[in-house]
Amino acid sequence: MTIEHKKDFVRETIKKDLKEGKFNYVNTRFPPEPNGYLHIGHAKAICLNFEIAKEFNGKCNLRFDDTNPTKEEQKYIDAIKEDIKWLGFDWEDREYYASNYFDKLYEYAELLIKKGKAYVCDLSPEQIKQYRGTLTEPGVPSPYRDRTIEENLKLFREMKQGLYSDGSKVLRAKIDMSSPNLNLRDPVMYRILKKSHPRTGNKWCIYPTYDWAHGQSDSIEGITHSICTLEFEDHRPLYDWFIEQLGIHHPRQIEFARLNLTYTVMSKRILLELVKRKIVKDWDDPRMPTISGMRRRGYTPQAIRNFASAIGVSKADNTVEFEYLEHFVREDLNKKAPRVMAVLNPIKVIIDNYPEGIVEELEAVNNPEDSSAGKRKVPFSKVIYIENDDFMEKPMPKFYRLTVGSEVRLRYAYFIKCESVVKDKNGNIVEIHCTYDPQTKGGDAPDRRKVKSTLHWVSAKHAIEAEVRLFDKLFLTENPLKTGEGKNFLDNLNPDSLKIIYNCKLEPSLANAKPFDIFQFERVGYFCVDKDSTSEKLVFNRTVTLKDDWQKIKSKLIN
RNA sequence: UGGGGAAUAGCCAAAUGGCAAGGCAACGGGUUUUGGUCCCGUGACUGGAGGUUCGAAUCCUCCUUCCCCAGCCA
Repeated sequence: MTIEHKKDFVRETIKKDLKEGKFNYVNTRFPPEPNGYLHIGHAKAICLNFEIAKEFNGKCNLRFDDTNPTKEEQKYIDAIKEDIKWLGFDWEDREYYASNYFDKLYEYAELLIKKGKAYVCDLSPEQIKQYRGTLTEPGVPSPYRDRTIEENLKLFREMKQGLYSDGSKVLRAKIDMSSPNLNLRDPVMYRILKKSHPRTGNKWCIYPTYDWAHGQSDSIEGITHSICTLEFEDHRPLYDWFIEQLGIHHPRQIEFARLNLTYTVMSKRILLELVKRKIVKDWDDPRMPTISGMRRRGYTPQAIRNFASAIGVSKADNTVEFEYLEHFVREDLNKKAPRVMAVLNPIKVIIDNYPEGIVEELEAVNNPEDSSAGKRKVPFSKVIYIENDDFMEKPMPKFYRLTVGSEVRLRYAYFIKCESVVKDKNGNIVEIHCTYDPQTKGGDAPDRRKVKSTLHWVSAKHAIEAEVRLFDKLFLTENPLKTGEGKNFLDNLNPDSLKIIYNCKLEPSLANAKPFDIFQFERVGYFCVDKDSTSEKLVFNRTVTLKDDWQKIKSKLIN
């Protein structure tokens, strides 16, 4: 069997390693820090790591990088696991934690001390910063740099025992204070943090830094390819140094460019801030670029995976258009979502020549893209609702929906012709009066006359009501982080990112819709049932609109 | 003005010295009981300047621009 590999520099590198015998198996890993929810950028990394493992007949581990108990929480661990599973990936029994390796890491640290390659430093954080030098000036060695091995060992053990206060001492690697690579200027390996850890409780009061823990964790797990983002490229010499000093398994690190999306922020820090400031309801607010937000919004795992695959992977900084993601959402939903009729902004239509008290059950196709989806009946009667936008008293050019004197088709029902409108005392249209042609039942005219458009509708008597939440971009600008002097991303928020409409009229077949069910509201968009929805009060989220040429034509006419 | 990366169409991205893939967007047209879907068509001399070569996006030289690094964050 030949495996067809996608061509990108990561896969090419792995293929080469296998061919040259650098490794004879592939083991990747996805290493999230449980300090927030996963977002679409993580999805890119998840897809990359799990799919590569699969393609090369290898494994992908899940490992939580839980080295900083001041920021990490169990609830994030739970959410991360749920999101990865939902995306469709399986780490089987390989659920690991950097904290699993705390003993081993401690042992390694003592080993480095004994080799004279690490020392306990009493400098304050501010002093360490000063001694480090700058981008253009070399650093200055710490006065504690030449402590004896015995003293270092004693001090480090005392740190572990809790004899010193937070911040008073650290363990540092002894590398090169004048290295042009700042990461090699005696980086901190351990800090004192008298803080309980979600997994190790109060066992430790010293915690390894990411730079110290990460590479060794990969090594311990026998990872062959440590795929990470570009900003770690200049940490690689440090990771190599640790591994070489320790003489342990040496994974190959491959760096790729992280995903940026227009109109969205991908920083967990800022996402947390949006949650804390209650700008969004929570991490799973459908406007959030989080995986859980997208799930709640109605995006499918397949759409996200197709997107991740389509954007590819490279080392060039990139900002993908948000519309590209939406394209894959529509593409997947077009195949899967049952069609229904729902009127978001209803206006009443009375069919004057239709008999009072009669109800017809008309046949409607559930999904023209999927014949196995079958058909259903939709009730029709004298009074119906249509979309407010589908009527114009003074039609603009190219408007070929309903207007006084025009004839349109009601989907699956009849041709109707508008005769007149009734207005209230403020001049607002409250009723549209039409006549129908009984010959056109089902939507075709026996005389083959054509009609310029087809409208969706809901029988007034049979309509069920729902709340519908219309989401729009959270930010107004393509790069929300790019702001003028004295401003920040909050100034770029879209005040209209959520519009709620309450009296939408839905066809009765929707009465039993359950949370996360997805539908296409014909001619409007894709919608899914929100988790707030109950049988008494249905709540829908707009996942994404349908592509809308009429909007384009309209905006061109206006400009 | 230290170190590490990156430059191919509006966006993403192929190409591995041999006539510059593909997707999205945009634009034009066809089909259509969703102004949806679907189908057809339209766009590049590869950041710049030199050089090597029969031949360069690919190799060499110089230049320009952008991104990352001075946490006891990851």
